[in-house]
Amino acid sequence: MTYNEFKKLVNLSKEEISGQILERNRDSIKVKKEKKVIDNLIRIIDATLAICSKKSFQAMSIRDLSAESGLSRGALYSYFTNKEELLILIQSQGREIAYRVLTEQIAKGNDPVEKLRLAIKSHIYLSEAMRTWFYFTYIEARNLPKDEQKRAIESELLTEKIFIDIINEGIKEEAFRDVNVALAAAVIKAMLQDWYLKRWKYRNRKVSVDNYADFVIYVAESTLLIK
Amino acid sequence: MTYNEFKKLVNLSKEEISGQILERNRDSIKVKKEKKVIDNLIRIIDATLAICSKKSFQAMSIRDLSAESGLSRGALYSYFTNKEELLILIQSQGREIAYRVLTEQIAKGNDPVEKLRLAIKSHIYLSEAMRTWFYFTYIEARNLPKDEQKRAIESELLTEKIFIDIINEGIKEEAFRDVNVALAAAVIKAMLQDWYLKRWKYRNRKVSVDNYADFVIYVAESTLLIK
DNA sequence: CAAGAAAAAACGGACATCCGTCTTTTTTCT
DNA sequence: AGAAAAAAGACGGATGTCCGTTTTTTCTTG
Repeated sequence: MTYNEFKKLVNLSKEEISGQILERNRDSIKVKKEKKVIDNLIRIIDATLAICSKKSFQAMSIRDLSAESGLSRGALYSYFTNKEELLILIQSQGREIAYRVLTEQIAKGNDPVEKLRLAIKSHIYLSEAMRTWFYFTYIEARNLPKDEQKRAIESELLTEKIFIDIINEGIKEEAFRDVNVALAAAVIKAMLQDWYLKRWKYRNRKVSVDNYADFVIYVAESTLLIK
Repeated sequence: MTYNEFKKLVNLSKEEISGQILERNRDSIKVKKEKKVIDNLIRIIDATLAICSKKSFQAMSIRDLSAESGLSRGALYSYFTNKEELLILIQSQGREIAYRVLTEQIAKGNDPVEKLRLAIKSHIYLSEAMRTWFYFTYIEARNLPKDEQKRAIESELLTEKIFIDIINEGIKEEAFRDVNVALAAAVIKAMLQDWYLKRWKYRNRKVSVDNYADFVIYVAESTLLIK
């Protein structure tokens, strides 16, 4: 699987994502026409992610968001009840999509070696397709209120659990060496995250997403496969 | 080398660090008595790092800092000209220490394999000894003004260059496989950073700093050493 | 050593500005 | 025309910074 194949495979239209947000937040969204809501949610989220790739969410004012999205401050407050809820809304939706796509993809693998490759590729490709979203989710997690922060941590551990399970399975089937599983999963995750956290670096060096994914797989397999 | 040995080896007293800050910023510090400056710089930096481990630098108000440090708002402004300069001050000093300690340690290695181990251990041990400092430097880098941001990026690339050089040397001496050097250095760096970015995770799992360093070395050597 | 003067450092009120949010008014769409 | 949506404006509160004043420390002089 290459990145282009992945993109065709996984449909991640903005309309669909905003539709899901509407479903989950009907109560707090005051505008009734569904088409309007979806259009404006897209504008709001696009604007938020664009601004927050340059400065922090805290530093982004509602006035900034108004200017970037083209909606007035008053109008914005028809789509979320307060600024913090906007943060939570984007974060929780981001986590939801990531987990869903990841589990869907890995289910296609037949053995641990194939599953590990699929998991690595899916994660990197997904973070590439939703670059700004992933960056935002990671970098702004610490500004969430306590209970949402807890959910973010659970989500991080859940993703890691996927790798832990694959590696354990591989050890049981004697395809992988008997390494410290939790640590192996943790460092693989660290490598995956580097792709969207240090995007500027890889762009400058002209490292393609396929190059990067292949290299992470190489490192993981060098560490895990029976010699 | 273990973490405890490293800590004894590298003297990182707060007084020394604050003394260096004073040297580099004499112009903007209005207080004259050296002892006073050093004492209060320690209080200010400790307070800043403590607050910013819980919320962002932006979210920390000068009033917060005043309460935590025990200095009045007016007094604080005798040690920096504005809030942004305080951020720059801590960041640039953090980078300076990190680079100095790292290069000092690696110079002790005799061959690429030994140097690589030393570089990995030094980096992880240093980030452990200066945990809050490293976290702050990483997480708040994006809130720096443009020109300081550039310096932070240069510093990141400089650290990575250390690993690139070691790996290149290893390949030339036929101790390492002929891998993509830049990518190998990048993913090693990603693993190193995970130690201080996800400190809570490793603490919960009771992974010691020595455990972690050994595992990263294991991954790096599995990837690089000739089979 | 003591005591008063001078210098240094710390304090904290004041101010302009900006921000999130709420309310009221205007515009748009059916 | 009437309901829905957007825009505009107002408001209270918080923030960074300045600066006149007070407190602490250091120096000087007997």
